[in-house]
Amino acid sequence: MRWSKTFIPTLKETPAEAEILSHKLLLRAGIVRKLTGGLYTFLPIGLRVLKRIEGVIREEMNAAGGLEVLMPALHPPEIWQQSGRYETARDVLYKARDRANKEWVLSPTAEEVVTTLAAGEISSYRQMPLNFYQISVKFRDEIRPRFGLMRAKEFIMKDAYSFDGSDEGAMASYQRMFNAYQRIFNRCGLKNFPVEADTGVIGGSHSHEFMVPAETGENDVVYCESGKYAANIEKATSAGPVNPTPITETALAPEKFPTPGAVTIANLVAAPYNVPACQQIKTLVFMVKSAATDQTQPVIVLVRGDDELNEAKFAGLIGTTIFRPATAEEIFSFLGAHPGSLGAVASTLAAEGKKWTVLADEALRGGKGMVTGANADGFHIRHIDIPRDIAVSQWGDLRTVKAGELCLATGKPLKIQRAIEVGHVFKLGTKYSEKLNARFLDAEGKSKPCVMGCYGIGVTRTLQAIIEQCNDKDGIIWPVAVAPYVVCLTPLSIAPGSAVMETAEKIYKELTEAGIEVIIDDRDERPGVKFKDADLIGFPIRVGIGEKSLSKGEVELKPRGGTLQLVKTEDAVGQILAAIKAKSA
RNA sequence: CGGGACGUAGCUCAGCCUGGUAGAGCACUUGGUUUGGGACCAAGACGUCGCAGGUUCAAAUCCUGUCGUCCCGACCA
Repeated sequence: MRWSKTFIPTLKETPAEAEILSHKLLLRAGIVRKLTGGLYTFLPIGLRVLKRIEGVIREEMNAAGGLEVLMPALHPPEIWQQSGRYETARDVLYKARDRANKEWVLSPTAEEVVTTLAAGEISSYRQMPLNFYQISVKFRDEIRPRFGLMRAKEFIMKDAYSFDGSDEGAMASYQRMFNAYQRIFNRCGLKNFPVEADTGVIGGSHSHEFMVPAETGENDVVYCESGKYAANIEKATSAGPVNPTPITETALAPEKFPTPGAVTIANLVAAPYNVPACQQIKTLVFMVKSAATDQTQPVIVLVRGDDELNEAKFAGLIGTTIFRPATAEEIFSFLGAHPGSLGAVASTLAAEGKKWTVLADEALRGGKGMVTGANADGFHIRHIDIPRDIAVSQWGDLRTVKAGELCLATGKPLKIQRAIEVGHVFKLGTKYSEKLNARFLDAEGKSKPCVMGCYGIGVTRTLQAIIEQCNDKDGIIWPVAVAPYVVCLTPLSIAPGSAVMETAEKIYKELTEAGIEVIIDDRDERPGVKFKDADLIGFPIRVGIGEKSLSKGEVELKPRGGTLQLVKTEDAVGQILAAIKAKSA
């Protein structure tokens, strides 16, 4: 490609819209331009990178037995109603209406469509395993698009779906995808690691997210330095809080005491109360919609004062994601007190004359001498003996792990790292196949639902994650595998027929014939401009051809981020190919 | 959805507080000089100051509303 014939609008200054480095570089290097919040146009350079990432994904997916298909982006809402996600995923669904005023759903993912396909096509165990995948645009009504391509309303996703006749088969399919994902992200030049992920209401232990460590990520990953444990914080467990919950027998009866104006954990930690946070019980109230009865019921959740409720774990325990925090008004009508003075002590709850569902975190088990709200504004209760005074309906792991707590596998302190989620593999089981009737006959002639798995890669997000990880002060440093062009030739004068230009053209021709993607900077620009642009865009290899070195029969080979090397003109192509090979390793 | 900040030339921003002829740098056009890490000189072109109301003799500037962008939060009492 000739630079003068393509379109690479680099920017010297950073547009005000970008906050994080990768987003700034996306714009400065002429990779994307924003149409509006969360929607971007890929310019020629950006599209080339995107296609190369897709190429890596295709190769590995095909090698792992994936079959590429292309499913509609417009879905009939009926299949979403059938799976139940018309309700549960309601918030992220974009909807459109046709001229007959019929509603359509814009695809945020395709379990419903692919399962409908399977329902019609798969009838025998002999047809499986099957793994369909596609690379296509997805739509999600994100609550807040941000960071350029990281969280957008529209993005490109590779989504794959496996169908097996047995659990063992499904696990093998899962493992094949897991392995393929490791190869894909490694080939993209990304430092990445799989972590155990929350499986939400579907349950089961088989879900991993592929994370790219980055401070700008939106996920917290809990990990053990031994490498034996890593999990999304939504799922992570530990040996428990560093400081234990008090369990000393006091034998004192619960005692209500005035705490005017004290409505936070911190208020009670402070003088004159001086109650350590680990000795307090935090009382939360949620409105939960029961799947069985369709009724919305309040649920009381207890965690230790210095702990945070983990919503994903809570959802897992109650078996639904349809819940919300109760409003202050609701809470007052239920408990007769405002947030900040709530408690689940049996005697004060009984006074309200209702039967309550009380979920409590394991860290509270056995706690004695605890303090919590009295369900009366301005009062708390002390000397609480949890086994004696609180009627817990169900215990569970509800707290969020903190850095420094001990790893259950190794006993070493856990660490927490921010990360970008670029891929997710998930064993679905039969949730969708049952609801959408994807059944087959097994070897005994028995009808069974297909056992499914789903596997996603955020392609556009991966592109930005690579930039976030591969850069220096001068710009992007593309890994060879995904670079828009692998070699940038920089003739320092472009006079037709000049030795400089002739040499550049010759190298250009030979590299192109060798199958290398080359761009030649044939713009009538000063050398500084060409160097800066090449560095900013991040071509892996730059070759400078100027009169100075050419007079000595040499050209300059400069790997991006490496050191400049003079090579004989006649050896140039061979040296460039060797440099590419070295960089690809 | 709540809070905050910001909307002035293609881009980065000043001007607004204290109302009175619309500004700079970069980019762009033309000419000249330059030519190995984002050149210099000269001349030019480019704006309904986000939009709509209001106050005023007069609004980029003050007030109200609205739209957009970005940031933080959206249970953690």
